[in-house]
Amino acid sequence: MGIRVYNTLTRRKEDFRPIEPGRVGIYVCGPTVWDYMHIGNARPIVFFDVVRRYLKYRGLDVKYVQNFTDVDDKIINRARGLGVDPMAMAEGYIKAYFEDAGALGVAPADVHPRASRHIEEIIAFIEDLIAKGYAYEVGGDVYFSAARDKAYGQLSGQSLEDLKAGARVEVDERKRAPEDFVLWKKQKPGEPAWPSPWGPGRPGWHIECSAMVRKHLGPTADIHGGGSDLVFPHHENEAAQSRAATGAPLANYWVHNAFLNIEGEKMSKSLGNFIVPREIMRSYRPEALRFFLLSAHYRSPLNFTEEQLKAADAALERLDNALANLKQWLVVSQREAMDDEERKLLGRLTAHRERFITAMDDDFNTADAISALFELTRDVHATLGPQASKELVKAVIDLYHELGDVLGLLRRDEQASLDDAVERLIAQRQEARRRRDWAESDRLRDELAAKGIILEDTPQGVRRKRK
RNA sequence: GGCGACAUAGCCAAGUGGUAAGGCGGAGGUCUGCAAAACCUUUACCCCCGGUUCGAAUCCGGGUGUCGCCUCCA
Repeated sequence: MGIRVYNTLTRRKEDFRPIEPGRVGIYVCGPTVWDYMHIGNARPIVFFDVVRRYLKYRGLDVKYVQNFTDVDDKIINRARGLGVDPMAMAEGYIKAYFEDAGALGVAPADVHPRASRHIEEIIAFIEDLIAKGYAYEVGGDVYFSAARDKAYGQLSGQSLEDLKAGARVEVDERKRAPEDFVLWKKQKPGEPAWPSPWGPGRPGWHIECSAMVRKHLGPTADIHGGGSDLVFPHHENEAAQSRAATGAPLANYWVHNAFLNIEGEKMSKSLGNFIVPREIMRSYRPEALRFFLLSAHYRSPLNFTEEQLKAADAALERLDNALANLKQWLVVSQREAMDDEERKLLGRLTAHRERFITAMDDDFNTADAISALFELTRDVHATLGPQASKELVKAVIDLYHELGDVLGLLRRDEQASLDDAVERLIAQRQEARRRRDWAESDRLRDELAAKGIILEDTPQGVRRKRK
């Protein structure tokens, strides 16, 4: 059994076979940098980060590309409203993106191409399309003839006729057909622009991805991902362009995540119900948000509520506690080598790992994979204690880290060293406890709690953790 | 109107033919100076109606309901 991936194109789970054995090229549509990322944006960012981690974990050599759309109507309009330079504003939000993504445990992609830095490739791509008869220029704009592409509509499962029937598109007189879409936009006054064979202008939205995939991954990416709202028109159009230009499919596997809603409603600026991770992370650990985002399968809609975020935080804490317990046992244990009973658990560790892998192999079922971590946790607590052998405890800790790393959870940031004042309070409390002065002991514990330090008394000594 | 999802406990969520994983929350218990952590026990007529099958949460048909996309959108 290998990895299986649901392919939007075929609407089926398929065996995952990279073009080149052992190597995978992934392209994910990244943010249009016109504002801070909201938690809806965070879902694909976190999910595809896990896809990447998992494929690496399974021994594949992954090249992960995620673009920034930094030339776009929304950016230009916003910047104009604020009276700032659009490119500078985009730059600022790219910086903010890395802060937010980093906090969520998302590693930078191998390449983060930007539209503004691929103008040359984009122009070449458009020229190619014109030369092949798929695109036409009208007064400084260039359009793609959708009808020229026989497979147009394949990805979104809609025929050109269907699309026309439901069309709510404003008719643009310059287009030859309503379903045509723009590849190059003629400059309007005050807009950023680059010289081109058709005069100054800027790339349309869809073309950048086609050009970047070709440049960074070759004609065909193994996986092309993004939110399900991108299926049409964005990915449909990308696919059409690339087919036309290269004769090859843009991607073999199209992977789309479902939406994240807030309190049962779609998030949108007009409803005013969008939430930004940096706001959430003021009151919750970033890891709790990450856990929440992975707690449902990526193709299921996910409803964000504070209650669920709390539940995610509590669930994650259980895993954290398990790890903390293990680390403490490792310190206090007097025994190195495993006994026979422990060897049985060691065998079960393999089963737990396999359960995790089976879940992830099946179309990246993170929810099921997480449950494997909880089953591991229960097994460990039921079997081991402070008297466990160091050898086994180490093996268990390693497994937590191994599987946690795949999900980007259970990060091993060791406890920040506490300052002297805190250490003194802890020592004072220990002294009070020795005197059986419970009032003073509890007072000191409350005082520390107020500073965000939680103490737990265990038979092996006091343990501290940060709230 | 066209295309497509989804409906499993108080909440969330796996499970695609052999009579229901996991988490949060709740209840009871063990341990502990108290607390915490941990452990044990407990908490499901799988939206409705038909059909296929020895057997259906799972497949098929029909309802009902919720949602997404149909050229800004992760």
